[in-house]
Amino acid sequence: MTIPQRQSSDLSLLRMVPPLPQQYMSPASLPMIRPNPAYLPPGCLISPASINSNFGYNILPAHYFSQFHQKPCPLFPDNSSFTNESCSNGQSEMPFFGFAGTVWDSKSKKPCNCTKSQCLKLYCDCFANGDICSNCKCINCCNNVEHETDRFKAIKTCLDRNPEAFRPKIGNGKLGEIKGRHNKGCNCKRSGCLKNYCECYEAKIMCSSTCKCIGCKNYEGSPERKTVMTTGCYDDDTSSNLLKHNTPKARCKQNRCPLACITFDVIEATCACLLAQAEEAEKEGYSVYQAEQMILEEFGQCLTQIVQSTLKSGGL
DNA sequence: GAGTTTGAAACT
DNA sequence: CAGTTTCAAACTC
Repeated sequence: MTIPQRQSSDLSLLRMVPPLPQQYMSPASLPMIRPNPAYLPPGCLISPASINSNFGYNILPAHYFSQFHQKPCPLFPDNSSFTNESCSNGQSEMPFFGFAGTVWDSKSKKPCNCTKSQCLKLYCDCFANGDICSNCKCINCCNNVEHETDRFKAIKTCLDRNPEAFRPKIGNGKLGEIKGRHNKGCNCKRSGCLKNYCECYEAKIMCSSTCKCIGCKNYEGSPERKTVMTTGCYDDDTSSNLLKHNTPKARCKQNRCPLACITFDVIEATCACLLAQAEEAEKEGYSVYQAEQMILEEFGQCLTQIVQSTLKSGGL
């Protein structure tokens, strides 16, 4: 498939968006570089990457800020430095993360029972969801207003380890994510992905090619899944488990699933072809109907090429 | 409600 | 980065 060169156009639907920055570090010798808030993922805000420095930023889920600040604070003070005055409401010694005593909506949250993590690790659902503990049964909890410093450090540690740590696990429409799909994929081995141990199953979605699970039964057309959906129970007969190698990827190949050959590159190339057709139609001044026809024909050709190239490579 | 199983997160 | 340990939720009895 040849990818046509994009021409300038005012077609706005298929505009490419710049990659989303996750963390910005600027060396002391360089001028401060501000992340452009316009490129942030939806619902995310920017914070300084270090408590005691002005250098670098982290992106945090907005709900952290909603907890920390009753009043919205400006992302960047005019002088580019993060001062207590600039953001806190006077209750915090932290430049950006002072709790504002937000009242927790206890109805929407399941209480945790953490005993050893102090609710400051991702083991804790409250912490992982960006919530403070309230009405929980946890022991030695530090995920609260009284321990805001520890909490901030814990958040930063998590973000240092994984900048995506507080992103929703299920794709929510971010560029490159697929809605209703676990972004990281599960790693289940014994549950058949049909128990709540499985993050995919718990989220009521099917496992995908990103999962590394073994013996997966959480896929479209799975008889076990149908049974679970109708009866609500899953009888795991491990002795007759003939699907030890039933991973989503392997199944994809066995079932000749189109996902096996439709990679992101293929999708990108297809979109480029369709876009070129749209631009051509626009340039020639064709009607909407004619443009649609051209695009559909192009799409058909793309599909044909995908199938042919996959057949050649033995993928199907 | 105590004990077991499970898989994600954290650690080495 | 793979293997191991820790952890808390899900599950079973």
